[in-house]
Parts: sequence; C-alpha cells; structure tokens
Amino acid sequence: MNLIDKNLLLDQNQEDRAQSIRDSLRDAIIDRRLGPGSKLAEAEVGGLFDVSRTVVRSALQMLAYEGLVRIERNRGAFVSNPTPEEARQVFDTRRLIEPGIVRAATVRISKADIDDLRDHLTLEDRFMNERGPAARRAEIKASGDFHLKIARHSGNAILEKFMDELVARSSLVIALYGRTGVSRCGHSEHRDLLDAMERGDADRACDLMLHHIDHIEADLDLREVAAMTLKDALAT
Amino acid sequence: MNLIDKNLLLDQNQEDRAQSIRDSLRDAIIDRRLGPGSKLAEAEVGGLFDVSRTVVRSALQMLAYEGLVRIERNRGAFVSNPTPEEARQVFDTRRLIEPGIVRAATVRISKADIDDLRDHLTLEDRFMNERGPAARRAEIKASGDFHLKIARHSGNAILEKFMDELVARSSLVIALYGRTGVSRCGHSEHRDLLDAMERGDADRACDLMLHHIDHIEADLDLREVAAMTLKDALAT
DNA sequence: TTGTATATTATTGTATGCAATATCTTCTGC
DNA sequence: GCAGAAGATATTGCATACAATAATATACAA
Repeated sequence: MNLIDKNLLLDQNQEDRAQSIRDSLRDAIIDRRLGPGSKLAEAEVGGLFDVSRTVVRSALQMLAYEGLVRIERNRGAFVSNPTPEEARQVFDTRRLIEPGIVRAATVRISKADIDDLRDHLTLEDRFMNERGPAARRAEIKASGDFHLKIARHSGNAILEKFMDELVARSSLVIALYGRTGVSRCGHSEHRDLLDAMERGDADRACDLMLHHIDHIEADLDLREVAAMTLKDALAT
Repeated sequence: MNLIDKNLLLDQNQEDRAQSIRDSLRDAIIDRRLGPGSKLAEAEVGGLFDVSRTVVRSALQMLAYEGLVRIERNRGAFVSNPTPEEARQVFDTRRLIEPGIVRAATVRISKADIDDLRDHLTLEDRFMNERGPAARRAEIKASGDFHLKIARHSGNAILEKFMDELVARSSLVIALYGRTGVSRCGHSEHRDLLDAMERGDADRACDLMLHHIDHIEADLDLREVAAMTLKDALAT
C-alpha cells in the first residue's frame, strides 16, 4: 500500500491533516490502487501517514459519509463494494442532476474557462493514446475531473459537492463493473458537449450530457449479482 | 441548552452514540432551539450527553459535512449562518432534484404508503391550527418530513441522503430568512401534490412540487445581506 | 478429520492528557 | 477614559492509554 503523497502532506503545513489524508485515500480508491473490499486499518493508515489513529479515524468517517468507505462497528473500515442496484442509483442520480449543472454552467461559463476545459480535453486525449494501467487510471481520473470542472462552473456549491460524491462513486462502480475500463467514445462526447456549451446551446448540451451518462452506464456489466458477491467474499 | 433526549440515547444501547448525538443536535438546529451562530463547545455538549469530547467531535464533524455546522480551526463549531446566496443555492438544488424524486415516487408508491402520507397531512394540519412557538416548530419539522417521506419512496438511497441534507439546510434558511415562519399555503399544496401522486399523474405532481418550492422560497426575505452580517457579528 | 470450546491476539471505541491556539482579563501608558 | 500589551484562562487538536469487541489460533472430543 504505497499511496502516500508526503509532499502534499508537508505542503499544507498543519492545515487539517485529516482532510489531506482523506484526499489521498480518495484518490487511491478512485484510482483503483485500493480496490473495493480492501480493509483500511486505522493503525496501518496512521503509520503510513505518520499520524495518530484519531486523525485517520476522522478521514475515514468523511469517506464513509460520501459512500466510498463502509464502516462496520468494531470491525473497521473497508473500501465500498457497491451493488449493481447502488450502481444504477448513482447513474440515475447523475442523469437527474448533471443536465441542470450543464445548463447553469453553459450560461455562466467564460471564454477563458472554456479554453481551460479544452486544455483538459487534450490531456484526456493524451492518456487515451498511452498504454498501460497507469495511463488507464489517469484516463478515468481525468474523465471524472471533466465533469467536476463543469460542476465547478455551475455557481452552486451544493451541487458541486453532490457531484464530487457522485463522480467518486462512479469511479468505484466503473472499477467494479466496467468492461473496457473506460468507454472509448467518452472523449469525443466530452468534446461535443463542450462545443455545445461554447455555442451557448444549453438544450443541446443537456441532451449530450444525458446520452453521455447513458453510454458510461451502458459500458458496465450490471448483471451478475451472485458472481459478484462470491468474488466479494473471496476478496476480503 | 436543554436539547437532550436521554431516552433516545439509552434506547439504542451502545449503538453508535455519535450518530444519536448528531441526530439530537440536528433536530435542535432545524427546530431552531439552537439558532444560527450558536457555539457548540465540545466539552459542553459532551457534558450534556455524558460522553467524552471524542464522540462529540465525531458528531460535529458529521454535521459540518452536511452543512448544518461550520467548524473553524482552533475556534470550534457553530451552527451555520447561511448567506442569502447559499439559501438560493439550496432552493435551486431542490428545484433540480425534487421533481425527479416525485416522479420516481409516483411510479413506485403503494396505496398503503399513500395512506401513511395522508395521515402525515392530518398531523401537519393539527400543528397548523395550534398556537405557540412549539407548534410552529413542529409544523416546520412536519413540513420537512413530508418531503423526506416522499424521497424515501423514490427507491434511490443517494437521492434520499441528498434530500436529508437539503431539507435540513432549508429549515436553517427558513429560520434565518423566513417571514411568516412557514408558508400558509404549504399544506394545501402538500395535499394537492399527494392527490396527483395517487392519480399517478407524475407530470402534474412534478409541476406542483416546483411551484411549491417556489412558494417556500418566495416566503423568504433574501435581500438584506449587510444587516445580516451585522446581526451575525453581534450574535456571537 | 472435523466440529466445538477456549485462550490468545489484534483492532476498534472511548476517555483522557498535553500542547497549541484563541479568548478574556488586567494593567500600563498616553 | 481609552488603546494596546501582557498575562491568565479556556478551548481545541492531537496523541495515547485503556476497555470492549471481534478475529484468530489452539486444544480437545467425537
């Protein structure tokens, strides 16, 4: 378990260490370096980050609140293992929320922000063309970040927080049920979406977003419940 | 500060005390027994509930995560004091989410559940006809619970959690910016909404929900920013 | 060998102690 | 009388100690 970013910890000198541990763990989870079911023992994590269990506990509780970690009393914290049903709920919720976010962002976004998003797209392209698992992880991360950046332009901090949670849960779900890792059409869809936003065509942008979410979900295999629970049992 | 529900604490024997403290505090906040800006000192709360600061801290962190409490480093936890802008974001988000919830609930809800909601409406009526601040508090609480019950029938646990947070934040906002306390037309609107759901008329139910949210927000006075920050400064 | 009971170990839940920070009080100089 | 500084007090942040619970290993009997 080599998931520490000591720089990051020393950087923000003394400013809420629990939060930075939460961020590191979160990255590790959505990057799949920590797979679903992994145990997160307080002492072990504390040792890695060189803090007491108190602060680790705080970080784990945050992750539990956003659904990335499941805490069982007297047993400890584990990376969540969402069921297919929970997976569907994640995407149902995204279908409900993201069109509204895109609509708000389309109205408010500036030219400079559009350019920033275009830069992000080229980054996604780069990862897409690279080989290897590290590139795959980076690709998934960047894909999620695209959605988060749009949410950040919605001008609504609550929606932004909700999207943080939904994107993180999505990554977990994709890690579990993804077929190809990440949908190949995803990036062109991002580009089309951004084009529509730049034109100020909110209706079109909403439509594209809905289809995009459909495509992500369609790339999952949410059937075999039984096989999954078995795998779960063995994975512990 | 007499907000303890010892029964409730003893009831659930040993099963996560932090959570039950969070619930008690949350009720106290949305009931306005703890007004915006109130300080929640760890030692004081711990004394009231007869637990150590450790577990109080955990409860406060949960409340901070759902936005009911603001934690300032080395200063402590305070009941949130949402700005008018944040208030608008709460209702914008509800307008985005609740129609989807109502639509899902309309499809899934059973006759028995409809009856349960009707019982809830008579409860709301009773509080509405009573006098005094206690009845007012109960009225606001019951009004929020109506929305939560509908969310519980959406079949989507994530949306349910989001609504928990949004309803709690709404109560806080109404406490701060409400004119008449609770909108007088609210209850007939609840009834109309439920009627539409019973008929299976999802479109109509969504429409009613949107207007209902508009009415709640219209009953607020979200203008005077300056006056509010002054009051805030004095309230400390 | 397998199943059960018991003892051992490991891990979490909670309380408490100490250091760091903020807040309040008092005092001094103007 | 008031502003500002210095000290006293209170409160939080974090680490640690101990108790409670679960997990594991061992021993024994069928």
